[in-house]
Amino acid sequence: MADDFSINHQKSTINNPPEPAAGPDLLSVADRLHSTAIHLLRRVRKQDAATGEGPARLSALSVLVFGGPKTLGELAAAEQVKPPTMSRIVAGLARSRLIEVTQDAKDARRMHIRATAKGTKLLQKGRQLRIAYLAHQLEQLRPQELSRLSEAVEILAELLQKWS
Amino acid sequence: MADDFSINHQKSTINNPPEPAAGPDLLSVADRLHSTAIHLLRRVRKQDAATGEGPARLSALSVLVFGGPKTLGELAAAEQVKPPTMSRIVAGLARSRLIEVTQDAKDARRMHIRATAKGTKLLQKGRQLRIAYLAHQLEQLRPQELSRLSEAVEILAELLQKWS
DNA sequence: CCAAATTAGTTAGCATAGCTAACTATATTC
DNA sequence: GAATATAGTTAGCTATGCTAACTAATTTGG
Repeated sequence: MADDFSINHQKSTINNPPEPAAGPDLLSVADRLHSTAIHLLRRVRKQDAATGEGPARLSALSVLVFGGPKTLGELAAAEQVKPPTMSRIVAGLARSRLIEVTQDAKDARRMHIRATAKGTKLLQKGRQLRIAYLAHQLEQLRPQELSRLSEAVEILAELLQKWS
Repeated sequence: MADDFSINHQKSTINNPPEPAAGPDLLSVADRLHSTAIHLLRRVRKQDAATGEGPARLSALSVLVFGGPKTLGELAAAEQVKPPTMSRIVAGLARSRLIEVTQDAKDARRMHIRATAKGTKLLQKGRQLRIAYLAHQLEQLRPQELSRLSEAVEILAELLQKWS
């Protein structure tokens, strides 16, 4: 979050379809997809602020809540962040009593990090806010549109899992 | 993100459909949509780093390139950021010669900010990298899936425009 | 069995990005 | 012309990301 990303404020005019009538071309779908994802998250983002924790912390906490206890290195890998960054995020979460850190019995270098009840509760609260907001906006869609959107999200989610 | 957001690492188990057989329920679509958007952008994000400018700068530059010259206040509003934040972003872009700042002839308080040729070129380069990456990944979809995804993205983009 | 290499995490220090509060300078209003 | 409003900046805080250099613990290999 600080994260944000560059935006394309138009439909793709550069890179036009090489084959005109062969359905949507890859490049413009990619372009629109990117732009749309950015704008979607920008809206949703503000709901998360209500939890009082920053986005990186909420995200790490979420990994712990839904994925179970992890070592610092595992958490860093899951969040695609370097260890020093995760070290600080973990310190912040621990200070707020949202996680609990214990030593590994076998390997004194390792730490086990788990969400506390307080952490789980906070995360759920944030999720409720965010999802409620999104769901409220989606209410404006016609049933058929919602159905199509749902289908597409699943297609995309499945595709994402296949990427490295 | 620095940016980033909390993730839901499961399908919606809380808030199950109130009406079982009436198509996808709002809450789980909202949940999956959010999670998918996050993961999508996490992947794409790294491509942008190749430009050498941070995400906030690229995004502001993009507004200038595609939306034409703006005052600082307009830029801040477009980016949903406070003026002091935009002030620093503009300073950074100007230092890299990606934008050009001139005074308003009528009102000495105002500034006009426009992208330079260098700025436009940099942005296009970043866009090429990012979109090429995405498009490459989308190639793995079957034509029908791509078509559905495209449709859904347009539905969503239209919906987003209606939000405040 | 001990020295070297590897692994886990931390510390220090840098840059970006967000904010609020307080400021300067210019325009507008009364 | 004095009070007010508007446009941006400055100062200072927090959070997030990084790399480089460090400590401590474990593993490996001779």
